[in-house]
Amino acid sequence: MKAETRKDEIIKTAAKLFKEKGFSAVTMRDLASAMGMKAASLYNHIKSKQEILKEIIISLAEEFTHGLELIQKSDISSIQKIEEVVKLHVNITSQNTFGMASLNNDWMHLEEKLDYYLELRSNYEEELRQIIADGVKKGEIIDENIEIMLFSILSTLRSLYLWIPKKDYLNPEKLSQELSTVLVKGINKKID
Amino acid sequence: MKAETRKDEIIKTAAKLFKEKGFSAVTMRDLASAMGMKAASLYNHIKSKQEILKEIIISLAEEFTHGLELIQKSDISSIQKIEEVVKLHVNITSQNTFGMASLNNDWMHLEEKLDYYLELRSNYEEELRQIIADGVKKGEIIDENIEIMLFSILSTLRSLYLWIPKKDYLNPEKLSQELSTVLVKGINKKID
DNA sequence: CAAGTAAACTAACAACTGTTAGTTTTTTTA
DNA sequence: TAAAAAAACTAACAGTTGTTAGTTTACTTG
Repeated sequence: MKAETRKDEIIKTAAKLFKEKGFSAVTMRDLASAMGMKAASLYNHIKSKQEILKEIIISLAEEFTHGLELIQKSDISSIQKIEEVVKLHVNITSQNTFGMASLNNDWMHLEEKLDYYLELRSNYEEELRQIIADGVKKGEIIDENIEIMLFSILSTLRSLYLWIPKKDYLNPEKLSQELSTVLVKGINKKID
Repeated sequence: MKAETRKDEIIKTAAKLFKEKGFSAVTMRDLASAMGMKAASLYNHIKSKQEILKEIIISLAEEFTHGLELIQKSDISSIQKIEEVVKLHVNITSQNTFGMASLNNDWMHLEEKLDYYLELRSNYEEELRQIIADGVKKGEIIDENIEIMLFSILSTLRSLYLWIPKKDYLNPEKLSQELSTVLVKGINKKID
């Protein structure tokens, strides 16, 4: 754990503002004001507004990519892999709900790093699709439309940043477990 | 069905641009250019940039509110009500994926109509919460955390605007049905 | 075809944008 | 405590923003 630099503080503050109004609507003067300084002073620590966005998004995207790689390799069932993916999202999102807002809504403003981000994202979706497809083949997962199952799970996980701040009385472990139950078993009461 | 006015065309074009870059990043000159005219000419048809956003979002929000009211009143089971809510989202979203992007991401820029929108949204969530709670009480729905079930369903439905354009080979009826299956029954294969 | 209306135009505004250059103040280090 | 480094400042820039005013062009209607 290295100490938090002034740059880190700026990025964290920026992420908070970006979540409230979106990247484009936050000015460098807004950010400076939230930091208690003048806009020009920000440039002693960061290169550009773009760079802030890049730092927020790319580090998160790589965290997801790395996390999924570990899950993919591990020797567990498909359902268990999905449960681990739920944990991955809950953990990363719990630690950085502000950054997750940018990841979800402001990625299109990345410019130079846009292609790299899109590659990470489509690889991520493809790996998760593969986990589901394997589960169907092995008979662990129902033989329904794979795209719909993928979409449903991923939509829920990607929206966590909106809900976790409102329900922070639930700790990450309990949230992961209950969310897995709902996603895997559905909501209907089985008659058995 | 009344004829489409020039104003309607502007709003539709704006919604498309807003989906790509977000409300704040789209300039009136961008919009004018997409309409094949000069920025000043837009003001023959609309009052302000704000008004465009308001027209996009409020009409959609009211459509959802009205739709849910009808479902709420109808004399069907809780699970059937949820299936109808799925249909409601699939239908509205299929007809206006661009507008749904603004509804989800740009509502915070509504200004004068912001409070009204927030009221519609919290009422909507509360009514859906009530449908789920009723289902639990009647034994149709599992006795899990209601907030998590609500969150999971609503997150999936609110993200439809991102997925429907990619999967438009699925017609709304089939999509609604398969999505209901996944949301209600989950993804795991029951051993029976 | 004349008159009225709808819809485009040009030109300009005041405010705001991200960013830079150069300078001063504060904090750390030797 | 002097020197060095970090972090703030003021002033200003060139470009962009939403919007208005006034004018011209195109279409519709009596």
